[in-house]
Amino acid sequence: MSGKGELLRLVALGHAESRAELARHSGLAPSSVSLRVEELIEAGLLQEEGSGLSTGGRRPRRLKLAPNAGLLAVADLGSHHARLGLVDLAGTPLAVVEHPCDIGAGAAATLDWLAGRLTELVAAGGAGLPVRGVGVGVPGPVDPAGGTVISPSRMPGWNEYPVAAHMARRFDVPVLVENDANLMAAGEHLAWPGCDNLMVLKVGTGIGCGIIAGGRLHRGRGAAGDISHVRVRADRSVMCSCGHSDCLEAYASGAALMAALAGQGIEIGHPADIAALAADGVPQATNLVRGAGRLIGDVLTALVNFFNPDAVVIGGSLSAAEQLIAAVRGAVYERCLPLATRDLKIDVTRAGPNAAILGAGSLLRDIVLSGDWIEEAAARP
Amino acid sequence: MSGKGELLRLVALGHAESRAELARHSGLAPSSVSLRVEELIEAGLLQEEGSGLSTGGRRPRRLKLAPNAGLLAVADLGSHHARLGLVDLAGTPLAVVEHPCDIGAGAAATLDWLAGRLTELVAAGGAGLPVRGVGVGVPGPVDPAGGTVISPSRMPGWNEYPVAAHMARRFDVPVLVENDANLMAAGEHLAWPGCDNLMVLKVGTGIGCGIIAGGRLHRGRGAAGDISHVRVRADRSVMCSCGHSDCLEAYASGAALMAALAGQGIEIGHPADIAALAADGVPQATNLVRGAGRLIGDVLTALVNFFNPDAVVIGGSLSAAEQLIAAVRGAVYERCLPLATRDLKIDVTRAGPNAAILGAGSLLRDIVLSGDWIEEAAARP
DNA sequence: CGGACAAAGTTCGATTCCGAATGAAGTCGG
DNA sequence: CCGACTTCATTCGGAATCGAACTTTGTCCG
Repeated sequence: MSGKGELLRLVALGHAESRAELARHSGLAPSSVSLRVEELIEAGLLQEEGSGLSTGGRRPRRLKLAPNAGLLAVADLGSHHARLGLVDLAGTPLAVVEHPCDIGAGAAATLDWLAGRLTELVAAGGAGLPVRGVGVGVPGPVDPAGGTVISPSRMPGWNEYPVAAHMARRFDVPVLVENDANLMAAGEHLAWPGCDNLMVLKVGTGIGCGIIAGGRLHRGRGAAGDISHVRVRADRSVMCSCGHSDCLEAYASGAALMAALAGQGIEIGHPADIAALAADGVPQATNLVRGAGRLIGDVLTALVNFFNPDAVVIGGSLSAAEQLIAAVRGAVYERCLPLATRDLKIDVTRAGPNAAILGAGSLLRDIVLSGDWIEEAAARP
Repeated sequence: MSGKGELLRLVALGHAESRAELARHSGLAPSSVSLRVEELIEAGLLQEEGSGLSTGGRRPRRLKLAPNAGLLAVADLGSHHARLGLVDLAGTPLAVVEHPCDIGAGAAATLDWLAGRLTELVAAGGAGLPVRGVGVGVPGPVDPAGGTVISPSRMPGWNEYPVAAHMARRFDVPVLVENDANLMAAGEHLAWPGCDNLMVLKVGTGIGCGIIAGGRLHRGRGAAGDISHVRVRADRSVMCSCGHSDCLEAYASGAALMAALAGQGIEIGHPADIAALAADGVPQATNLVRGAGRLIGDVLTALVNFFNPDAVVIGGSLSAAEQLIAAVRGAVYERCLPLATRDLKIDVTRAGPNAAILGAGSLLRDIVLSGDWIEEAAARP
């Protein structure tokens, strides 16, 4: 009856590779596992692949997800770029492409465009496999219940737009809509085994933060992880677009650093260039980057004491600047409680630029594999 | 076979009062529920109590936990007081007493003393019922795995002491050891239905914070919720016992306010007296309390943006000072993002002084009702 | 090389669990 | 006051699940 999705999930997550492991991790009897695995193989969702290594007895017959079980189509929308990916149910990216994309064109237009690109991608790299789910990351707060964007400062014309419903109309599969930093956090979570409490910072044009608490994404009321409008100690006073003064974002975001560099006669086109300049040892850049790291670190001290994570992970285009990481480390280690920094890891992204794609795949898989199409598929010949 | 604990839990939590409701909430078939409820009644753990109100059909036969199912003995240790409670498996406190208690006497001596008082309490108010679990709250960080206290600044001689093991030796039942603010958070969580993301502040001699994230207690690596050593913006510089300057605790804790009052010639014995003075309109007290609230609120702004809770709950002896609550509200509502403060509640404790007792009962119940003594008890005549 | 041992997977009888049908108890409207 | 309708709880046959014993396939060691 039920429970087949759970077995698929265990295999997909890499938690089990044999019937015996499935039995151990799922709590089901070995006999039941055998039966259900048989059905899943019949249905073409699982597949046997040789045998594993013996641990003193008979070798396990390794199981893996059948490649034709289906795919997930996911996208990470940025302010000016969109990164699209095709992911299999195991979470492995099959194809990733990047397009320029103007999110300011409005929700409906952008989503229609996105649906078109995703369809192309599936046609090109999907090998005719069925799409089981669609995921969209957006650079703004998301109402987790309705799949709508709420009060997005970077996304004019998107407020309250039913993103999930729009995409569901185009694809007729489960749709995940999530904040981009949250997707990134979910992606990093995969890369930090054993770390079930994470803070994942995205330092690019803006500053975002995704939170993993107790192994699960923490959404709060939908806006959790906003650290860009925390007040910082500054010697001068700068207004932020949010209406308050001295927000972190106004000093330490890529946008702020670009403006500061421009004030010193250095014009660049993208926040990533700042990291490049800093790597080249351009004094103005290293100085700014170090200052930004210091400010971010100061803000983090309070949050680290409060949240007590296993690791603080820093991604986004500015994470390539070593001086920034070093400055964050310095501030946190100096000012936090020893109990909070003991064993605390502060490091740059492990999942890399695909973090959000991987995270979307991971979250979407949990949705898709708990759906009831599995039972139906297993019932058919 | 299994699942009886789950049924008991649903009844104990008040989520189900009839067999039909149990079936709905547990996902089991009505027939299975009937059988198992029968066994639980046989075993004396459940009990029928008249019938409930009809909703258009046959009246449900109301179920409740049998009074003789057992009790939980819990204690909340403070620096100078210990509050002990007897709680039934439904979470209702049957008896609460307070003793003076010097935690500085050392772990073993204090715990032996505590075990004695708990035994007395059970003998006096326990009606001969079996104790199913013991819970202890301590004013310091707790390693959730081992049930040991770690690096407790207020508890000399307790470092690494195996509190859980000590109490288990005395009572031979499951033992819960937890930080006092965490217990308080668990207690408040019961009083804030629908709020699964809570920050619960305890403002007394010190400042602590318990966190409910996604409906569960967030422990982090064991030290989560420490907000007392966040740096605040101050016009002067004060050293804190932690070795840094300008910690929140050094300005806004009951201890700091008492010291400040003493400096103005007002000697009091307990932080609760500050709230009393403030209620009386003593200018020095109201001024200090308002300043403390402002500082706490400033610290909270960052945390509220980050964590995005449903509610911020303020307890502890200083929560009786209305000026403090008002100042916290003012700071948070003024400086936080609208998205974070929209629908955010900032209020004083609903669970009152027994919050920690109730919380300990709640957490302990989950442990006790997942134990296997239930199956054994149901197997016996 | 052969036998003791270990682990993976399967078979099969016994048990548990589900679910539709049934009975029980009660509300509502005419 | 009676019949249609709701909801709660139980009965009972059939299906799913378990678990112990067993087979298969391997390692390890004398």
